[in-house]
Amino acid sequence: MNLTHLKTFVAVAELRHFARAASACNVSQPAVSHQIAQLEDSVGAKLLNRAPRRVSLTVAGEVLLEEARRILAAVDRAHERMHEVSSGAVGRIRLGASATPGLYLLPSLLADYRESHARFDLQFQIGAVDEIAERVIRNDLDMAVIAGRPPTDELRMQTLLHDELVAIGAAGKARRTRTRESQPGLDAQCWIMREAKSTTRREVEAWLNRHGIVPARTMTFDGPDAVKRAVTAGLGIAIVSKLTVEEDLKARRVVRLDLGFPLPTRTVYLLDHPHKHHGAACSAMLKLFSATFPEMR
Amino acid sequence: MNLTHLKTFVAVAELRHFARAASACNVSQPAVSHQIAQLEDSVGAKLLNRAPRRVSLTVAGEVLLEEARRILAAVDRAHERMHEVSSGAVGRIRLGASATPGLYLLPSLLADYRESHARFDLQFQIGAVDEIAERVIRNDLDMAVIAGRPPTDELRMQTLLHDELVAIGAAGKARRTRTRESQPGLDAQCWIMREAKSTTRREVEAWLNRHGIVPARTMTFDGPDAVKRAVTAGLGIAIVSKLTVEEDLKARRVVRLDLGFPLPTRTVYLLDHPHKHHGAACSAMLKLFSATFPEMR
DNA sequence: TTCATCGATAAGTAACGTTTATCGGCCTGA
DNA sequence: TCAGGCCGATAAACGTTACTTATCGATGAA
Repeated sequence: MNLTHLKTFVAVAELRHFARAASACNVSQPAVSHQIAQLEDSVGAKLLNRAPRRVSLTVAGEVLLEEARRILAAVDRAHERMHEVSSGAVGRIRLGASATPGLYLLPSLLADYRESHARFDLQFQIGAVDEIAERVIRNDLDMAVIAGRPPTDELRMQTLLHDELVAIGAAGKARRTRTRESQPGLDAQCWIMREAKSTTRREVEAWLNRHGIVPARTMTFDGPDAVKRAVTAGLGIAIVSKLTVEEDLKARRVVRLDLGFPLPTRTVYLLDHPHKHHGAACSAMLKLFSATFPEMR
Repeated sequence: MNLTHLKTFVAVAELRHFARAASACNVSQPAVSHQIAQLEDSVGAKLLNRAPRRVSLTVAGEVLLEEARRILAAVDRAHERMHEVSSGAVGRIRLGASATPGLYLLPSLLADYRESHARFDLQFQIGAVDEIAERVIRNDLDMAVIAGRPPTDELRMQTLLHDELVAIGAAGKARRTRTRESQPGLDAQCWIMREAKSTTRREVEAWLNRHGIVPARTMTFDGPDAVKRAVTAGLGIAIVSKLTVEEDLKARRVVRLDLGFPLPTRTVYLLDHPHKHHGAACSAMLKLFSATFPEMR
């Protein structure tokens, strides 16, 4: 039993006429006879009574007609949905991000996207870099934005922008602003750090290590917002992404510190799967990224 | 797009592996590649991401997987139902009858049938002979039982039994029983007749005509029951099928009259369509008829 | 680097569906 | 009553389709 059999059968059942069904299906009459004969063989029952000048349905034929209509309707529906998908009328994008770009870079961009592509289903998720990259590899996510190099080379990386790290302290201790901290002073600070899996934390630790700074005290907070709050509250100093504190520096909620050594910069990458065929929703997102970030070219 | 495409695609999507899908479908791996390529062409979208060592679904693929499962489930369901029908696990019979056999011959037989074939849908309908025969021709009915020859030769006729007509009168006028009525006496009777389209009525009219009896008064009643009630109430005499009055004669509700001329007999036929393929339910009914009526052989 | 895995590709072959031509049955109308 | 037309079945030839085996190229693992 295949779809041609069913289409032919439905035509014959509705027209009650082999030859007319044949022209309706754009085939010759013997082809219809053959199709019906095959179908009857495959279901093991006569479907049609061939009385002279009168074709009628057997019980089996009526049952099969009902089912055939159901099947063909399901096929039509499938074609319709595929057309919607391939024409870009509907779509879905599952975007991931690490905390810094997810909280400070993407929200406004996603708002633009949602506005101009309301018909697409937009899913967004923030997570640790490793987890996000793994999900892109497994195709649980379509693409992801992360700060710093991902832990894998399986994915395509496109540069979105370059991000600086900056040192910040509480606004109340403004006297230190623009003042070089001596290294013992840096050791003595309480360093506010991101959670263990954070890229920022790894970069900060590498920097501290590189300059022989051994913090006397550290405190760990989950996410850039929590780090900022801790700094604002005077709990210590921190090295954070400039992206996360531009507003706060302007508003003088925190002040920038000059630690005496240059702080690293890092790259914000867009990750996606090199072998993946992007649908309309993903292509639109790529286009938006490329329009927003000249670096991406 | 055909069912093979969909089955192959579902196998690949579930196993996420072309070669394993191939062996699951009992075909070679290139056949699977080919099927998927064709399917992607026919829906106009890539369905699978072929990353090295990792096959995953595109958005279009996920949509189609959903639809393909729906379609294949509908096909399975169709096969199941067809199997039920052709194995005789389910069935349907639409039986028609004219008034006399429908009211006096079939009810007990249908009770037997329903008891031994509860799984079959039994539909029964009483109507005028012309209408019933037409419905059998159009395959609105599977078969029918009628008294007397049908108005068409398009249908197969099988003899069930021979039925006598008998003349009856009200029980109170018992003196007439077994007494030859003179012909003027017959003319003078009020004749209770069946409705115009009744076979019985036509036979009675032919008989009256043949013997030169011209009823002075006639009354028409719809159906054999109404005729009997009219006779019982003393409204007149009637010629009716013996089938309809056997009980009433025994119970002395009516008496049999001897009108001096032999009354005709007629045959009760089973009608069905000569080109029709009977399902299990109809075959069972034919078997029951043939067991019940030795005439049918 | 070498080997194994995996999907794509090529070429040959087998199977299938469709076509034209024709048959046989049946109904219709002169 | 017979000729003509309608209708579905059948036969043979043809073209297409879908499968097979063999092989390639790319990729990852040992």
